[in-house]
Amino acid sequence: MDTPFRKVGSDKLLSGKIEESIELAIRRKDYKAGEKLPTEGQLCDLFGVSRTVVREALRKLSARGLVVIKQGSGAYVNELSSESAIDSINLFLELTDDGSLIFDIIRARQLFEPEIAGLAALNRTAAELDELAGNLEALKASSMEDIDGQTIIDIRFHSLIASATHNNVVALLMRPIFDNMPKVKRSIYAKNNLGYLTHDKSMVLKFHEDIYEAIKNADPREASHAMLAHLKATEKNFKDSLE
Amino acid sequence: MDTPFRKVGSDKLLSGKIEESIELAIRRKDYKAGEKLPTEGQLCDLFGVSRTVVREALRKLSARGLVVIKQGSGAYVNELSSESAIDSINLFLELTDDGSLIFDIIRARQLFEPEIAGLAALNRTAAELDELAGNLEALKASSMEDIDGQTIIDIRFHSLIASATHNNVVALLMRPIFDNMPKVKRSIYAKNNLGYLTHDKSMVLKFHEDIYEAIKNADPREASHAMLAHLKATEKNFKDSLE
DNA sequence: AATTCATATAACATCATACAACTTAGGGCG
DNA sequence: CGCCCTAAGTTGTATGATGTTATATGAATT
Repeated sequence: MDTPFRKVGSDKLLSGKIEESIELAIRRKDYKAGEKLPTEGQLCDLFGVSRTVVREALRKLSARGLVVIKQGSGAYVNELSSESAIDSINLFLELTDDGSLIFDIIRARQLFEPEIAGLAALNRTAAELDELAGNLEALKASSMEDIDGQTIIDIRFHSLIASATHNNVVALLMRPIFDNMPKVKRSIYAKNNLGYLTHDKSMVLKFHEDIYEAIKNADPREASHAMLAHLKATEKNFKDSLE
Repeated sequence: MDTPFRKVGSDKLLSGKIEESIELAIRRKDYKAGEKLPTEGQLCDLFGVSRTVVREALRKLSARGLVVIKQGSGAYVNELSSESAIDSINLFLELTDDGSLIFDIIRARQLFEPEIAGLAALNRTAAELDELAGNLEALKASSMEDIDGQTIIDIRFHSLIASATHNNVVALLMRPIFDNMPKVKRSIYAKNNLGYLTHDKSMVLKFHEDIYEAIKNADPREASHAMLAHLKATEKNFKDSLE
């Protein structure tokens, strides 16, 4: 017989226990990024369980992005990319969207991005400034009809600024917001004609240039102001498109 | 040589394909939260694969928080909580922390929370105001030595304000920041004596009261200002603790 | 009649084995 | 030396058997 009282929260499933155990080893950096974990067979011996259990534990870890499993080779600690974490957030936002997501995104950007632009104006390096300049050129060169292409460039512009804060937390948390920009843009343009779009591209370009100039001049106040103006215009576009 | 172009997203592994297929069904809301998925056996027949494959697919989905598997009962679509998504973010932040995490958190709060407090001042309901008042009382009543308890109350205070923006995106994205507040606080208090703590509690209380008053008065400017003052003080505490 | 209890059935959990598909390393060959 | 090819190792899939847990059914009790 086993213990009469099972500690709460202690995963009773073997695969869960082993998942925890391996996760802990990774968190402790016993196995560092890129390193190979023991083979399935070795893990079976170590934990004294069947291959089924070990495989399911590894599968769970891979689903969470902690490890990658390569057939014929082995299981490796993942060079941690933020993708799986971001994906989780995006999935949650999508599944719990009660219709307010797009507007929440728009308002969240108004809250966060002006401050971000201000900090970026203070912290940006020369190299980051160059990247922003290149991004402006790319937007200029894009064709009017290529909305998706412009959106990608747009996202890149704002992501660059978030990165230029040199604050990993800020850059990471903005990702789900940026990832949803295509959805916002599609919503705005769904009911509008092409003539409107050409106007929009030049408008976006103008705002981006203003923001760029302020960041170039290391002027946080103006960067923040220009960013807010940009996002207010976006909100207006969105509201207009609702009618 | 493998094929030069593999259809993107087409997982070559069976368990991956089936995972995708079930995930898609959930995203399409073919199966809604709480509903029971087909049994392992049924899924085997539907997809024409072995139980091994089906089980591993379900394991991955459960690791990502999309389904919960109950022994003897079945697999159910998870009432989606944000927990697993937040956990992913927190794990990523922990594993990629190069030592700057705590400071990034402190600065990120300074960027975001003043604006959040301002919006909360505009959007808060009377009920939310009551909850904030109750939180202040709880902080007053807490014992000086119970740092962990105070931290929990502190987190609750700031979370309530984020929720009072009535912006789901904002509330969600702030969660990882709040979850890391204990780490920040421990770092600050690690080298300080008890006398300092008593002073700190009264200081935090004062700031919280200022913020509360501004939100109560529906004064976004003042709420934002009071919040920034609070967070600047936190930063000062942190910097002092480094010496 | 309602409740409790025991039992049967269904569903998931684990184990063991076998074979297929893939990777990698090492040896043979030109 | 470099290429190819084989062989061993590792993961992927399939299958069958058995253990554990949940649920429904119906009998027994009050």
